[in-house]
Amino acid sequence: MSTTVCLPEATRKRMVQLLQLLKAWPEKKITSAQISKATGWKDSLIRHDFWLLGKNLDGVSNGYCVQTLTSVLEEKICDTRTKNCCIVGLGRLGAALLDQSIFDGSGFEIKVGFDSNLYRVEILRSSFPLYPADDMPWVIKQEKIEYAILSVPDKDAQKICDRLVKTGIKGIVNLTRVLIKTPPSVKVENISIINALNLVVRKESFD
Amino acid sequence: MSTTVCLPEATRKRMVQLLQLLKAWPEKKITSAQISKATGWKDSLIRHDFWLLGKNLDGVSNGYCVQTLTSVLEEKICDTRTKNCCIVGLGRLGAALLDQSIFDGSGFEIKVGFDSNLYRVEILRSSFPLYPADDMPWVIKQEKIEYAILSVPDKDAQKICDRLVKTGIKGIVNLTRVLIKTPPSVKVENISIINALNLVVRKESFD
DNA sequence: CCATGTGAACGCTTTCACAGCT
DNA sequence: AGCTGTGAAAGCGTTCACATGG
Repeated sequence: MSTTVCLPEATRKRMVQLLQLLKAWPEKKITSAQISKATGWKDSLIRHDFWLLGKNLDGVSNGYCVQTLTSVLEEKICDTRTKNCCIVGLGRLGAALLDQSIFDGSGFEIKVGFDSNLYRVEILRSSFPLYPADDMPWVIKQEKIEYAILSVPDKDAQKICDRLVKTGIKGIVNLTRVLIKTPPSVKVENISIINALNLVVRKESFD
Repeated sequence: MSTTVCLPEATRKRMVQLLQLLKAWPEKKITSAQISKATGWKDSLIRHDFWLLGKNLDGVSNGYCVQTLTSVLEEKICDTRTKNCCIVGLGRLGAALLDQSIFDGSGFEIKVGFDSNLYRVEILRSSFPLYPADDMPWVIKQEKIEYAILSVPDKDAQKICDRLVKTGIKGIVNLTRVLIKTPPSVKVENISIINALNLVVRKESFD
């Protein structure tokens, strides 16, 4: 092993999840077999992932040291700085996210919320300032916001997304039902509940 | 082509998304190039996916008929019956989902909510009945609930998940941060916002 | 000419098998 | 023996190239 320029996407996704598992792991050491049991991933896959990390984890015959593993993962896959976020669209779902405790310990901090509906902006109680959507450009710059959570009505998703992209945001978590398009420089994760429901439906299961 | 027993998972995921796109498509016909533009998937991939569907879509040189395509997809990938769901965990996030309009037109219907906190069960306003978590077994049976949306606190996720599995539920959409384990017969989709945020973070982007 | 249908080629992911260390 | 580290092999998913039909 030596100079992996960049981790494969599949591995990255697993390592992000694994970090959550490690944070809650009660013991000092963990083996690939234990991780396998907890996640469902094959133990060989986990070892292979670790190998791709490049770093020597010196886990031989003892399992891995949770401490070491955590810090290697953080270094390799996360940006450990606190990352500023905003919530765009304060309908029922968006408003429910106006609660820093959801994000505690995650490395993400919600700084502000936006909504095009001025009434909502004024009426909603929140521990962060709320602004009209038109203020996005300057607020996002001033507050150094890097990521956005998009929870506007489906029909506005692409339009608002385009405006977000213009502000120079780095990534968007899309909670709407529609697929949004961004330039390659802005990464998107779509997490629509409806979509997820459709994916757990198993065609086989007819009565 | 002939007897594909079952669609590859990757194709299935795309087809579920595509169905959303088709529902909002303004014209009678659609080409693979148009789908590509709207979704970002390669046009050849889309044609290949359709080929895997087995059915003859006779789109040659004209693009596909949205109508036909939709019904083939529905037949192949969805269960078109209305599917009953419940929300388990009525904290800020779960409570925000107590709103059928979020699910309108999706084929899913929220029937009931559950929470272990009796106070919440009594105090929350909702268009569906709310029950204490202990009532899950009989309510889920009686209401013929097939799928659950899990939005309990992270620390209770696995415990409540196990209880859900026991009721005979078919699939779970997991909104908590932790990975939950189920027997292979119960499908899970994890859609954690924190996880999604971590995935849009691009390590490259250091100042 | 246009857009699809098709299968081969390519590349990424996972699994396997086993050497090596404790 | 137990568990990791490593590379080869197998398995999937995506892209390509092009024949085919309107």
